[in-house]
Amino acid sequence: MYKEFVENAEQEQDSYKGKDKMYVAIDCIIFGFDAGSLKLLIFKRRVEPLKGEWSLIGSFVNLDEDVSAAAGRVLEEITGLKDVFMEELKTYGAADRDPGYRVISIGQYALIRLNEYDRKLVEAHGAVWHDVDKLPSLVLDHDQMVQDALEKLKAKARFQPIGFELLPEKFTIPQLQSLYEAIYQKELDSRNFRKKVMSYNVLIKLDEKDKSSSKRGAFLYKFDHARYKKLLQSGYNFEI
Amino acid sequence: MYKEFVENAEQEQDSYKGKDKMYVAIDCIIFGFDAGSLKLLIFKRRVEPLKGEWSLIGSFVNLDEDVSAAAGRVLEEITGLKDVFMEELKTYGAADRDPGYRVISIGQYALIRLNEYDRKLVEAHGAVWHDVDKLPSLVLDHDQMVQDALEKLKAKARFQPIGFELLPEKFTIPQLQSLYEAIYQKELDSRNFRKKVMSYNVLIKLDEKDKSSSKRGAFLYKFDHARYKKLLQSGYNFEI
DNA sequence: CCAAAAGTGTTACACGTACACCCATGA
DNA sequence: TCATGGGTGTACGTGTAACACTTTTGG
Repeated sequence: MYKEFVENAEQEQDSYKGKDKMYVAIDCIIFGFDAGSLKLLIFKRRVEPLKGEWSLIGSFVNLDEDVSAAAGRVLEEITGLKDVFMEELKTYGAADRDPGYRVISIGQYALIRLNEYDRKLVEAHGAVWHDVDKLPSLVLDHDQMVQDALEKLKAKARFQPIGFELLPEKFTIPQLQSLYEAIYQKELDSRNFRKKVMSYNVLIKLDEKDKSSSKRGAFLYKFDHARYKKLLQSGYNFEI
Repeated sequence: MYKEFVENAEQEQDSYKGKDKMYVAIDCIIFGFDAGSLKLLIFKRRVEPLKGEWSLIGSFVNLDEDVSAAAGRVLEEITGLKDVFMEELKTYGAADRDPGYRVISIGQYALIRLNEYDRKLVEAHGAVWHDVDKLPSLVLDHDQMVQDALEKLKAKARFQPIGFELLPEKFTIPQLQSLYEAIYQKELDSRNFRKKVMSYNVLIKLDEKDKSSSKRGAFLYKFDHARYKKLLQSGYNFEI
């Protein structure tokens, strides 16, 4: 029945007549983690409008493209990475948010591993990693987007093991702790932290050590995704 | 600098040239609560396309209208209520979600008090309240929207006192418990529930009783918004 | 041998959970 | 008087938070 109707209509349906079309964009809030602090990938605009201003990286959504696909496309264009943790943040839909023409933007935040992305690509786009606690101000409502993304990250990391998306595949417990300290902006007790993390049984201890930050070295671990999925089924809940 | 640029451009900026415009809609997932069960406001479409099918209530967003304002407008048109709890759920942005033309929709969920809305308005729109656990299937991706909204409600009600938005201003503890049981789909122990709720000190006990569901009657309470705000400042967290 | 980070246990307290009985009242 | 829902207290176990010392090893 719907099909018939659509076929009768030419290109756009009658019921859409008189309705307004607008641009739909996505903006990426891309987080990384290194040396004890959270980083954000931003770039300095090289063309008008707003040339020279700091901005998130975004794009318009094409007519035949899923909104999430647009976000994935931009992320890959700039970092070379596919299959990265990426999720919708929220819609920025104020009528006057873009002074040029009506554009709504869907913020998408991503967590990537700083040891995996394509440095040349990033450089080629004029993008740079910036500490989140020393950010310059960004164009339009991008500051708000970053603020919102940080809050979401803080809230979400507590109950879902998304923090691991920011660490290399192999990481040490002190690294993990330092990450959570950066996200929560709060120091944690190392004994309690280790005890709690270990209690979830989702870390695989490796035989290697990372000696980059101490003489003694710290054991490396991997996150056990399979096990985590299984545990989820049997209704357990992760909380750090 | 941005301004200059905009003024040079005519109506639409050069940098937007060749980009696609599309329709932006909002769909409202409107919850109510009564007689121990969660209700959803849906309506049967009276015009093509999809005439006769069950659907959420939505609207296109106008060019000069904030996305959230569009949601507020629709909610008021159909229920007569302003200043209701309403929040973005997420964006539904699949390229083929609407077979007519490209339309992205931003799901917005609202919680309203069933004793306050305008019954005549709702009727006039052909909308009806339906138990969420016996819903007919809805058009397009609206089933998914409802599913997502239910999950969000479940997750959010636990840490933020949004449940109260679904009850009359004055409510009894058994009513409150019954609401949480409907949200969590799980029976709760009345002694523990009462103890916990009371421990937050955000309920004001009134001198009235509600005798509608027992001979003895249950004391009525009001939620103390001011107190809740104050407590939030001093970093406490609500959890039920 | 020493500086610097990794790793380990115990105790006190708060909180969650399980559980059963009396109270008030209208019919 | 009795059926029905409202309201209360306790005991136990689990989890959280506070806290300090030993181990390892490269320089």
